[in-house]
Amino acid sequence: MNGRFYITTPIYYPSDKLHIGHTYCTVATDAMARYKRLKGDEVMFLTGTDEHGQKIEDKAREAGVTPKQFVDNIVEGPRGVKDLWKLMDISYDRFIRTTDDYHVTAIQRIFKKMHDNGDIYKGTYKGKYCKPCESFWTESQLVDGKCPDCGREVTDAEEEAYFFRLSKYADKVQDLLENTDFLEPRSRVNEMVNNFIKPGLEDLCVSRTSFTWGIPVDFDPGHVVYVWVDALSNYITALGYMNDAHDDYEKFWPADVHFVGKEIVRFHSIIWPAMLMSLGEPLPKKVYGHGWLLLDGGKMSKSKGNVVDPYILAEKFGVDALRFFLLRTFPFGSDGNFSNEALIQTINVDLANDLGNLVSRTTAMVGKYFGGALPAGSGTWDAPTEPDKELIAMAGGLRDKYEAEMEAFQFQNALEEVFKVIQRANKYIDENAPWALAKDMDANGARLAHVMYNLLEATRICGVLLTPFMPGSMAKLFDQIGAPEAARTWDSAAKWGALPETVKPQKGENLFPRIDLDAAVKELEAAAEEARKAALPPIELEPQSPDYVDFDTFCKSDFRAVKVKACEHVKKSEKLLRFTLDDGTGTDRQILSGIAKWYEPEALVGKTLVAIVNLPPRKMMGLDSNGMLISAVHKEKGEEKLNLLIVSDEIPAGAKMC
RNA sequence: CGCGGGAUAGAGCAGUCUGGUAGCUCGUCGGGCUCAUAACCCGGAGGUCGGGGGUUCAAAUCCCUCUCCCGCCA
Repeated sequence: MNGRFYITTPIYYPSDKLHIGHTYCTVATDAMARYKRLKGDEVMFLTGTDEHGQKIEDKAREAGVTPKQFVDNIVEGPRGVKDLWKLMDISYDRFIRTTDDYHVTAIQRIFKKMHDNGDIYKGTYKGKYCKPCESFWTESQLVDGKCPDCGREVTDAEEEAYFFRLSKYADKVQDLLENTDFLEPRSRVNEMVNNFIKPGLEDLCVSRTSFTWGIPVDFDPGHVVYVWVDALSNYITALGYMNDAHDDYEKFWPADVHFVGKEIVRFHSIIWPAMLMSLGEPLPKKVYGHGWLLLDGGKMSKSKGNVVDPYILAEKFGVDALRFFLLRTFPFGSDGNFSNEALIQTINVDLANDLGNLVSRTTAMVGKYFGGALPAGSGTWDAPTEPDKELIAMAGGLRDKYEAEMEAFQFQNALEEVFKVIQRANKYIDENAPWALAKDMDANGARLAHVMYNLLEATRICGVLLTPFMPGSMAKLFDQIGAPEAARTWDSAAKWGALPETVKPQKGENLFPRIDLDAAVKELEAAAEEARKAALPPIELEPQSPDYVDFDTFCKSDFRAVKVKACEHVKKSEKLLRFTLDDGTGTDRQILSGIAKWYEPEALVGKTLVAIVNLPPRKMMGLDSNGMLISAVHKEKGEEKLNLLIVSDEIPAGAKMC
């Protein structure tokens, strides 16, 4: 019966402190890992950080430290990643950092192996290059002809790079997605196949020469391994694949499930299987793409200033309460709306009123009526009443229902089942009115003892099943109801009567104190506002390019004064304005510009602007754009600001800038 | 016809794959209880399941269509 279970979170990108979304995924993984351990499986729970790449190199430079120092601080430093997981009671078995020596070595070997078997080849990359992002893109990656990362213009460029023959595996991957339950929830399959496989999978660029903060390709200096091979392989290098730091690959691979956010489903369901096929290694059994926590119906983002800090919540309301809320409230596969009100309400209703209060009233009564220990014989009753039967049946059947939901990663349903029993137990108290029985202990003492026993027993079973979600609190709960170790096990959760008849509960501190909703929400909002203000830099500027541009290249850019003849919103686009411009040639020039957020089109008519006119035409939203209007951009208090270069109207249309 | 997700009681959601009395939490109204964390238990009100059309004995659920919202889309 006992097996092995290997589960992973994504490795997070430590360019910033982690937020509630990362916490959500990690807590879910932790609950799953603890559940499997409870069942007796040998579990490997892996998490970690993905520490290479351009962005971290940039951030480190800004901060004036080395990239390694930068990530060390975020990962190991105060209130960093590891601190957060410690606070959240995350029971990971292994933590991988992609800067770990063994990982670096293994990646070089993996890269070499794929190169040697012909799946990685060196190509001349004739692609589109985004200078600000220093990134290459394929034609099909472009978004309306622009850089998919930053949305700016790209130019034709060539660079030597290594490619992975992803195309070779397209059919096998499509088959994997469509004809197996590899990727769940099922709805994500259509997304992947329609968006990425059917249009044709292109070979994947897997090395870069434009930055250095990465794992060097050891047989070709100058190249560093790009994120795909580096990051995805963590799931096997952490087990010791192609390295000597660990020796668990045979034992735990293939993984039972990778939990991932929906934004990276693509990498895990297409690229990762293809890589493993290339390496000739078994595929993970399942990839589960969970939803996002939304705030006010929208995505959390730094620029909106609405990132929820798990530290504040956990410290304020308790780690277990936060863990519980995240998994109880949101269906794991779909997006969920996070709110402080929902958090507090869930804590109050489920944990304080229903569960905490149940423990409190039960233990109090045993103390009051029996002096702290139930008498022998409390476990059985000759003529069970309907409520007796119902409670016992529900609690007795709970583990199976719970197990079915947990195996499908439906945490919210599993918890729902547990709380049905808790509610039934509260009702059971009313039905039996112990306070009435207690008035005549001679006549009703035995019955009262049995009622108490049933309550403690139902509570115990719920406690066992809640342990993966709230390990700390359930340990306290067991202490309070007097459950010995043997009555805290998975087996005991399916066995009514595991609690000794002469159990001695101890009424203790409130497991889950009620929270004053209005006051707490106000405090949280005040704290969030303060944090937001403190975090915003007054003015942010794009760093200046360290590289020289040669004079000829510069001269090729043809900047001209242009006069706005007409300007209007592009239908269905929030950002685009369509300009009809006089460029001095006598023929109108059309340029599309994503500046609708900053300008009313009417206000620009008649203005004299600057445009580069010899960029190749690009289609955006089905319309041609012939050039790009020049703007000055910066960030103020985290908000992007943009100002078109509006020049003197004395300048004639078509005048060249030089 | 850009891709995807969504629209169910005042609020937040489940149910939709596998048609068959529309359910949960909060709020609200009324009742019960007094062991307990002003908690617990029972009951009521409140929904033409976004609009329209179709299939069917039967549609929140399947099909078509329209509208609106959200994410990605310079």
